[in-house]
Amino acid sequence: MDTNSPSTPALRPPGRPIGRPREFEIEEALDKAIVVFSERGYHAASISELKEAMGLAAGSLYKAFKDKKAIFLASFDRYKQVRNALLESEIAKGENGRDKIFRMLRFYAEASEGETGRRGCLVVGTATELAIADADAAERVRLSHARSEALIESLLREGQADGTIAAGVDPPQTAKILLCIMQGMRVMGKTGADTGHAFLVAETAMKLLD
Amino acid sequence: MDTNSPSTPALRPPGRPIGRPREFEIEEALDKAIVVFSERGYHAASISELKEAMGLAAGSLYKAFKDKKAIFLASFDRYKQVRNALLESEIAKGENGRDKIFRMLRFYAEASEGETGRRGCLVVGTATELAIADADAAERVRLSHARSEALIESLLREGQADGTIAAGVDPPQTAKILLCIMQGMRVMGKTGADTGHAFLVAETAMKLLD
DNA sequence: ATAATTTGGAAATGATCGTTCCCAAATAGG
DNA sequence: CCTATTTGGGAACGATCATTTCCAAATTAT
Repeated sequence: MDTNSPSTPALRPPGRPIGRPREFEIEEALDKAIVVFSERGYHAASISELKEAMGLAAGSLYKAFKDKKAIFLASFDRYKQVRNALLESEIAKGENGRDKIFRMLRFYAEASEGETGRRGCLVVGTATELAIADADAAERVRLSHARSEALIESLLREGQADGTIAAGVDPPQTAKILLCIMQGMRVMGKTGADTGHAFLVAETAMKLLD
Repeated sequence: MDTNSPSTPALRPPGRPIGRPREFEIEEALDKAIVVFSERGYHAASISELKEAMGLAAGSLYKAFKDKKAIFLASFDRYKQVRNALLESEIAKGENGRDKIFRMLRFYAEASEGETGRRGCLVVGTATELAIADADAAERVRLSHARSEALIESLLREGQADGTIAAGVDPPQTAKILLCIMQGMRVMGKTGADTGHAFLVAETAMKLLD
């Protein structure tokens, strides 16, 4: 006997919200916005450009997001989520601490080459363009850097524990310079002259683990 | 006997140009513009802001410079000139190749700390904000990077020649990563949390010379 | 069915942007 | 002294910006 008959349909899922349903996926739209913000930066990315890239009218945009800054912050958060997921799955393939560090460096090197390199990193772009003027943006950049630094540090300790990284290496200090190198690769990638440049940097950086 | 008497005054200095003389020093005005462009970036720096910072009216600005982009490029060139002069005089104090490399790293570390760190580097800002959209800006960034890389490489060779840098160090490869570190320091400096951070990075980087 | 609510889409809005124009002031040449 | 030229300064201009408004369409709830 089915007690939840048509008499109590209000307790079904959270149910579909009332009103006309949204005709686009927010995350798909944000993925398009990420490209625009990465290539053009925050200020040069106009609502017109975002509209066209995201395939939305102004009305729809402003019903989904409070204002331009909200679109940007949502794009930033989505960017971090996607990139972090990719990075973590790459690191997970590593066999030991040293290998994991190398995979992380290679991950950034690959992103710094070719078209994605020219497109740029949203974190680096936000740091340089918005950190000084917008507290919310600055806080997101700080959090991103802090988490990366903590991740690197833990991988360094893992490497020291499994014997693949020299005991003399100072994890906090080395984590700082490795993060610095990854950010630097993204800057160099914006005008990336020669291909393979970033991979050479990644390999050379491994010297810091000896 | 003075043949260039008042009869041929046209051969005196290049002489003062005709018309009302300019009442401000272009280089002083550019120094103010550099601060605005560094802090705000190209697009967020409005002509109104530049006018106020440079102490000029719109008319005067546009008589001295073709357009906003020309103000920016002149600021960039001035920035490079001033910073390069400071860097070279710092490097000149070095006693050997290794010491010169360390002084260069310290020079970037100092610029990455505190208020100048938060203000940011005009080269890094130009790379991230303009390189993809403006060929002139991109070319200047590429030239700046190429010259820095060449300078570092020559210092590395100097250090190998005087015995302060290990012979096993690969100058081109190590120059690339050191430049990468310097650019990265400037990115980290934008949200610079803890002071001294950049100096620790500079010291750790010296490990790459062993 | 009807009301309530939310979205899609395009037109309208006010602000600000970069740039030009205009006139008075300052200089050089004749 | 007069003309030509250049700058200083501010008003004026058209374009574009981010945002709002308005109406038809789509959905849920009653």
